Amino acid sequence: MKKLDMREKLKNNGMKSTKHRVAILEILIKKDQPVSAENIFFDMQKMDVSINLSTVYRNLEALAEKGLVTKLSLSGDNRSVFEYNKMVHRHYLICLGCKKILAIEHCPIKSYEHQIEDETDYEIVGHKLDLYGYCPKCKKNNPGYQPKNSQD
Amino acid sequence: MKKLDMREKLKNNGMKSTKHRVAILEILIKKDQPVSAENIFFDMQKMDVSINLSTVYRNLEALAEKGLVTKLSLSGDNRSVFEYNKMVHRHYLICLGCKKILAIEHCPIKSYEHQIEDETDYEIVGHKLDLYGYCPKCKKNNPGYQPKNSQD
DNA sequence: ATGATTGCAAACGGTTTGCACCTAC
DNA sequence: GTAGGTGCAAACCGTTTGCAATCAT
Repeated sequence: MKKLDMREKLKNNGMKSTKHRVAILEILIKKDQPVSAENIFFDMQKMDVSINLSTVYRNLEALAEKGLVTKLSLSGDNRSVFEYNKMVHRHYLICLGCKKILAIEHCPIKSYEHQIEDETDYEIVGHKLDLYGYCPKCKKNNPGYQPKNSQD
Repeated sequence: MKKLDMREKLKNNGMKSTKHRVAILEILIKKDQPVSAENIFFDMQKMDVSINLSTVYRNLEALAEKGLVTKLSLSGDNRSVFEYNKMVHRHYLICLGCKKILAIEHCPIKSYEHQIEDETDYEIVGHKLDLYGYCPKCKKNNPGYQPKNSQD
C-alpha cells in the first residue's frame, strides 16, 4: 500500500493524516505481524521519523479506535502488541524460544463456539487462540524441552 | 482439600509451609477460577490473615514455579490472574460485561495443533484459547452489542 | 482560525526488589 | 542455627496524561 493510499485511508476514517500515522501504518503493514509500541518507536527512528514514544501510543490507540489497527496482549509478555488490521480472523503461533510471532489464518473454532453457547447460555462474540511452541530453529536448540504448563 | 493436606502438598514440593501459602491455596481452590493478586490480598484480609501485597506476589510466583498454581494473562486486562493448577487443560469464557471468568474443560484443539505442526514445522507444546462474550445476565443488559474486533 | 496532534515531563498501576527482621524446620 | 519467608519502602517498566507549542485542514 502506497503512502497516498494510507493518507486516503486515514482521512476516510476521519483522522488527520500526519507523517507519524503514515509511518506507523507503513511499519505495521510491512511487518505483517504483531509488534510492540517500542519496536515501532525504534523502527521510526531508523526511518528518520523523529517521534516521541507517547505519540506512538496515542496514535496506536487512535488507529485501534478506528479499527485500522488491532491491539493484542499475548500471554507471558506484559506489554501489548499491535498489528495492522487486515480484517481477517487470525490466530498466533508464538515461539517460546525466540518470541517470534507467526500469524495463522485458518480457524477451527466456530462450531465449538456454538456448542459452548448451547452449554452455557452465554452469547459468544469472539475468541482468541494462541499456540505456543518452538520454531524450526529453536526446536533444534531446545530438544525435548517441555514447559511446566502446556496451557500457558 | 484440608489445611493439613495443603501443608503436605507444599512440603512434597519442597516448599516451607507457611500460613500465607496455605491461605493462598485455600482461596484459589475455593474460587476455582482465575483471580488477581490484589483479589487474593483482599480475601486474606477478610480471613484475618495479615499479609503484604509483595508477599502475595512472591508466594504466587513460588507456587507457580512449583507448578501448584498457574499464572495467566487474559486479554484486555493488564494484570495477571492466578488459579490453582488442577492439572487439567482448560479454556476460559470471559464475560465482557461483568468480567467474570468461567473455566471450560472441554478442548477441541488437539488435532488442529497437529495440522499446524505439519504446516509450519514448528513443535507445538501448548495453546491458550479464550472465548469472549456475555453471560446470561449481561446479555440482557447489552442486547445486540458487537465489539470492534471479534478476535480480541 | 480552529481543533487535533505533538513533545516533554510527570504520573500511573501492576509488579519486583533490597534490606533488615522473623519463622519453619 | 540456618536457609528461607516476610514487611516495608523504593524501584521498575509499560503505559497514560496535563499542558503548552505546533500542525493539518
